[in-house]
Amino acid sequence: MPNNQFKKGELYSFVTGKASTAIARRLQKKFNSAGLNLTIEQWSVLYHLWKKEGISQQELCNATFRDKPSITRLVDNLERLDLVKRVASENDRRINLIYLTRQAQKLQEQSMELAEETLNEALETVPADKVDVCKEVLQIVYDNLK
Amino acid sequence: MPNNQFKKGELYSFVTGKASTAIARRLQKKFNSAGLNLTIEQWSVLYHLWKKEGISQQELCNATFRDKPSITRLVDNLERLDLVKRVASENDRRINLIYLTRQAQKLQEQSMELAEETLNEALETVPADKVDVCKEVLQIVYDNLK
DNA sequence: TTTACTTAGTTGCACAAACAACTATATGCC
DNA sequence: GGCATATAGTTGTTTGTGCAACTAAGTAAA
Repeated sequence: MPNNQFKKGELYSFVTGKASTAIARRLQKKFNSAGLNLTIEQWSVLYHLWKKEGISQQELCNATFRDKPSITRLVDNLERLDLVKRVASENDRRINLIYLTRQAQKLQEQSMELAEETLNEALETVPADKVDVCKEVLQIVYDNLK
Repeated sequence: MPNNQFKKGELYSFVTGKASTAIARRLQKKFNSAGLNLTIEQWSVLYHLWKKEGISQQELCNATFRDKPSITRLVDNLERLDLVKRVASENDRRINLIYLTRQAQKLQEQSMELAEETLNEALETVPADKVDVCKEVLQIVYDNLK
């Protein structure tokens, strides 16, 4: 009976991701208060583009763990907000390379600060070594299921 | 600098809840394969009703960490699937008490087994004491932000 | 080079979430 | 009793997700 230490109440939280839901909601509120007209999902796409832009939608799918239609629509909305641009690849005309606009570049610093602030609030009073264990477990869970 | 052990890449996973997304997706696939015509969100409502039925929609909001419109529509859909029934409270006519149908009672055992199975797959190779730490940290995060 | 297959992206549909605005009922205070 | 306020639930709108079906473009093999 491997790892069957889940009494009923605990099972629920794991499946529904109450903790990450709470984090995302708190961060969304911070975005709204700061006047950033940006959803968490849109931010998560920009997040990867800030690390490396000019990647394809398929690469964004892999990076953000979303399917292709989800990325199509997130890029649609980001394009409407004038935060990214689709540029057809010259080598392979099936591919859209996604680039940041200047406006999106300006959002990076502020939004990342709010994200770090949110995590600090979330992890207040949690000792660093326990945070490390938690990160490690969540990574394994992801690797086991992806 | 409290808990600022978040390098960029790790920040992302925490905010987006990649692990819990992976768990929910895996469980949804198991539901589908088993012919259970049920979303994870619907299951999460039934989950609380299996523990105690005849509670109000507001109590379901608190239990499932959702807002009132979300619960209204989940109950709408569960009612359409003939899994729950709204019964007006006699004491307070604003309140709907939610009861399970016989059909919903029959779903409990099978779906809970699939949920436990999913968690066992997720936590395969993770030592029990690390799982405990992880659960503890996620609970604190939730309490810090809710 | 024509046919089959694969890959990148889009569209349609059903379901869900968050917010604001709304209705109906209950409660508390004068 | 009558008015203000609070609570329970619903509805409308925008955004996002997952699946299936689709188009366009590239690849490989006969």
